[in-house]
Amino acid sequence: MTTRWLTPEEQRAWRSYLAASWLLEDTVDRQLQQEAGMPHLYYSVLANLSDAPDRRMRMTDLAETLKITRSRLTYVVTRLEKDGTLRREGCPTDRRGSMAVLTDAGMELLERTAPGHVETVRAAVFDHLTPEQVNQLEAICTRITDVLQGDEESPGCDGLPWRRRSSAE
Amino acid sequence: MTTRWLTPEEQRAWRSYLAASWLLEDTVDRQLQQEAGMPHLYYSVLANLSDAPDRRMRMTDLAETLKITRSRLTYVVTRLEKDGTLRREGCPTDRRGSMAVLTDAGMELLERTAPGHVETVRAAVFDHLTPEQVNQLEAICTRITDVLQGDEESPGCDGLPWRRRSSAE
DNA sequence: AGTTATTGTTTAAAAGTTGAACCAGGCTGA
DNA sequence: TCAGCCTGGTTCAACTTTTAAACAATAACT
Repeated sequence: MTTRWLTPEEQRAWRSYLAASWLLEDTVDRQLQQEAGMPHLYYSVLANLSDAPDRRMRMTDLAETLKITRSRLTYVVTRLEKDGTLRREGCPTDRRGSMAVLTDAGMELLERTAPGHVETVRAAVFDHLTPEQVNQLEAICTRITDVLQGDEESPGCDGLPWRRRSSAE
Repeated sequence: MTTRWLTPEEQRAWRSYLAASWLLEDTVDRQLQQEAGMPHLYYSVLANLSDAPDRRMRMTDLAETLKITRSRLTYVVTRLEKDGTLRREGCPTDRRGSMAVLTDAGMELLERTAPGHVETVRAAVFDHLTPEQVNQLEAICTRITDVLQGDEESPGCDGLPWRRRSSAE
């Protein structure tokens, strides 16, 4: 079968997307590094904890929502623990498990830096989009996320074989 | 001034965006690593060269379009040169400069791997979006890119002070 | 000529990433 | 119950990437 190349519109969209996403990630990373002393991923760990019930999460769940390996998460959490923004606690119901718990210091850091972070995101993105565009963006990104997570079971689809193999294979 | 938090719509959009962009970058990286033996950034260097007139570009221009530091680009190009996919040539008009030139091997690699890459992008993104959504995506991302690049000179704007200082300061 | 700015590389240190190995605790079934 | 397998999480060592500062060469301006 011959390759189905991207149409000119698709090409433009893809290029725009790449430029925007790299630039944006860079901007956010830089701002958080500046004001919170940590890159985006680390901040996201704390942010996720602050949303979770009781401000705590199982390592595996955290890794899953952040879409990173457990190994990588261990590395990140170790540093955050050293920083004092979170601590580990054993899991009461499963003695193998451990939970990452946001400390008061971590919560304070979030409260202190969230405004700047939000302001960055606003200045970079939302202040320049119409309400319709905000909704469009959400619809598009949700679709992509669903596809990549395999919440997609259309039988005709070949699947994305290069996705991280979960355990089989 | 009190913080202008994100509206619920904006929050949803932002979260969707983050999930999609991380997942997508991961997917593309993994696929290219698999089939082209290099991560996305490296591939982009080659792709940019292949589009450029005479398949060559100044290092600084390349760094600029890829939005990375020259230092980082040097590292990347050194590896690609070792791989044989590109070579360096001195710049005729500016004896300080050097140009990255795509080799035949590099071109072959692109031709060999482009179909798989396109297929990945299609399967992850474009096969699931309507033509309107494709245009919406482009409009949104172009807007963001323009803003972050400062093609934006509205005088009332505070600017984004954490952008990489180009040379002043 | 004498600054000053750019271009691109080098270097050393720090940071991040990976995958395999590993331990401990759960789970299942004879 | 206990052997065998699965899971959660960490450790380790190798490797890759990233950063920032310093540098050499050349351009450009005054």
